[in-house]
Amino acid sequence: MPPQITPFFGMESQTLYTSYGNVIFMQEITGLELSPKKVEYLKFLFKKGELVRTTDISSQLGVDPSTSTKTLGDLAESGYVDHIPYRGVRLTDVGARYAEFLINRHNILSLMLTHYGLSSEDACEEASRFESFVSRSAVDRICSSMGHPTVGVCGKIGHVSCDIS
Amino acid sequence: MPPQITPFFGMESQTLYTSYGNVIFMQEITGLELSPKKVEYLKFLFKKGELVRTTDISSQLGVDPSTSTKTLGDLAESGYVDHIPYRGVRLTDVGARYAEFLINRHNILSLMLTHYGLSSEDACEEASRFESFVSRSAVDRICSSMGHPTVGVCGKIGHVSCDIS
DNA sequence: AAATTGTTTGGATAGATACCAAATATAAGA
DNA sequence: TCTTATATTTGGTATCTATCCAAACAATTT
Repeated sequence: MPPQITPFFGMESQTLYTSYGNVIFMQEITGLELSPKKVEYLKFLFKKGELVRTTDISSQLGVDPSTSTKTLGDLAESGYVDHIPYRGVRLTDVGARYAEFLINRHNILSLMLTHYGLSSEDACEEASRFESFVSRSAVDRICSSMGHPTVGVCGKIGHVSCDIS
Repeated sequence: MPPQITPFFGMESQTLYTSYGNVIFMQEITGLELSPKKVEYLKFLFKKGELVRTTDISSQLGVDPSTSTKTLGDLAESGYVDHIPYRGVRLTDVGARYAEFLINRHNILSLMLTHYGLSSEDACEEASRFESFVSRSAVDRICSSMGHPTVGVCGKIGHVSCDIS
């Protein structure tokens, strides 16, 4: 088994540090590191806060508990969550920070869509479908171009994760 | 082997008719019927026009020829292209119409992004990443909200495929 | 302690995408 | 035409994501 990769954030919130054994890598987060479903997991976990049970997640995301166990295992391996078997999962610091970005991204993109006549519901649904493929830099630019709105149609928008302020 | 599904367009271009044996289904096209890579294939084929060789496609899309042969097989099975073995592929009528929608979608989305300060190149790249997950109805609304622009940053925008005119 | 409920593991499947090596077809050169 | 070169396809395999089911296992409740 290779040394565990453990991502963590640096002072600048758009940078992610990763340790591999005793070597440290610094990398920009692109916003494209997680698959659509994993993005859903992280957003859900953040909204719940605290220790979340497998069944909570599986029922909320409409999948079998065994599916969520597996996915949570992946997220744990990547350092986004801590998994206490038979107890539940909790976001790590990195996971929570990353989830904040994910939620902001969702909120910014859905807000953007309402500017083109989509209803809040449609905008939200639409954004959920494609958001995982929108880069952080694009989101930053959209956000800044909209004047860093603090309220979206799907919730509040924070700006800790923004490049440009 | 089940009877071949053959999609074709009706008079209203946002509707797709599908025959299965002697039964005919009418279905709205959602814009979500093709995977990202298949969208690339169709857009490329449309831009080339005429019979396109497997190697053209594979070199352009940066994949092994065997990969493009397989993907083209899928597209042929779904009725978007005609494949003449060892000769090349050509879009069917349905494929060409669908590809027009795909190209419009790309152009509308990338144009939209430039309104938020993204460069043409970035907008194009960004749109390419997420466009497959944006529904036709959303594109229609964005298009109409932008006043049905005829020129985008990635090429001309037609409106045959638009719901609202 | 036994039964119920919640969780995990193992196995299997499916779709998307990809490559390689081998077989086959077409085209070009001699 | 025969041979060689090039293009294409086939078959096999792989990875990643996502899923489910059944069985094993842990925790909780009665």
